[in-house]
Amino acid sequence: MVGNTRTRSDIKREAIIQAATQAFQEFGVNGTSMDKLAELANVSKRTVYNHFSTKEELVMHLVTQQWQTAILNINKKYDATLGLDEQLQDLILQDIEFMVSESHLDLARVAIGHFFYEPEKLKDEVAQLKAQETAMHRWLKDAKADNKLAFDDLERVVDEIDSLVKGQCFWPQLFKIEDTLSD
Amino acid sequence: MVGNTRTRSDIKREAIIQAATQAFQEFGVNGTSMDKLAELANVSKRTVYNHFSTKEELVMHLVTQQWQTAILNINKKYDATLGLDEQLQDLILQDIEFMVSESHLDLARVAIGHFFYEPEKLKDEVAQLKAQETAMHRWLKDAKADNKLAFDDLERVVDEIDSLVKGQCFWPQLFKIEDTLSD
DNA sequence: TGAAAAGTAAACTGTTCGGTGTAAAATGAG
DNA sequence: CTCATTTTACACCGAACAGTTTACTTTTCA
Repeated sequence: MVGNTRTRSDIKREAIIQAATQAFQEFGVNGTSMDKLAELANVSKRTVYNHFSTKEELVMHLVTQQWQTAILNINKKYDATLGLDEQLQDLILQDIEFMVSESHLDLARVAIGHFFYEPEKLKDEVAQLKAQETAMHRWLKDAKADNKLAFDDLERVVDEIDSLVKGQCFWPQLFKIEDTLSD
Repeated sequence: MVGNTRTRSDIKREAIIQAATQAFQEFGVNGTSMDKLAELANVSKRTVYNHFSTKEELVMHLVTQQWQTAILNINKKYDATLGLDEQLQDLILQDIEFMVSESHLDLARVAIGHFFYEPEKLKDEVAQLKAQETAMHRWLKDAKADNKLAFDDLERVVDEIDSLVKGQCFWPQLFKIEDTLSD
């Protein structure tokens, strides 16, 4: 069995969400009219409005929903028995992989494109994103507790690593200035 | 005499550009209708279209024009008689000051907001922006030639410094997540 | 001074788009 | 089978907006 979705209503809802996700990523929120969206979802426009009373509501649903599921990706724990370099490299690599994944970039593009002139809402969303980045926090803290690393300001170290990663792997990709990576 | 602008035509043109700059920064390109713009400029809508036959043309004019004038800002040269640290700090500080200036941020916001779903055009513009960043290039090259600094890959060093600066001073400001700075 | 160039106000065109109303048809639970 | 819920098709509304047309006035400059 592929679809666990029960009622017809749920199936339609799923189709709407799926189509919206794809369309928003491809054309942007403003570039996707509700008529177009309904057509892509093989659903009547009225049905879209039965599930989401407003375009804004649909957008917010998508962004928060995807954000949350995406967050469950990074997990490495500090391990006193392994080499520092190796572990850090692993951690950063995982970070990069997540950062650079199409789904993350697509999502980020949708969110940023949509919230560009609504900084208040964006701020709230970013607060949630920050929660995901604490894998690095935890690792650094554990390594310091283990007396294998020394630094004063945890936040700053995290921010600096983050800047290096994002500067190379996130922002340029976000704007499609450069393509994929290897390294 | 305040205005050196000669003909009435030039005055009107100036008013249009001035109003557009401000309005685009404040409301975004999509948030600024040509009617609104004309009113802000105290100019008839038709006059706007006499000077810029299309909204797109006006946007492009603004972006490229401001970009070019903004580029003339960073100038420090390497000086063998001064301390390395001090010079580098100066250079980076100047970089930051430029990066963080309201005019640069406003411009970047307009450009990115406008080009968000037209990566091709954005790419072209970014190429021009890159030209501005060579002050750091030159300084590093001169310092290396003077045997005061050692590194293999110039591009990478520049990129890393750039990432650190932008990660702290540019991207967060761009999205108005954080406010001004001091340090 | 007089004709060309530029500006103006206002109505208008054409289109896109978010959202609604409605009546008929499909679906599903009891 | 039946009744309530959903879906559908489609017409419609109203607003926004890029760009045009027109009829008229002002500025420029030769």
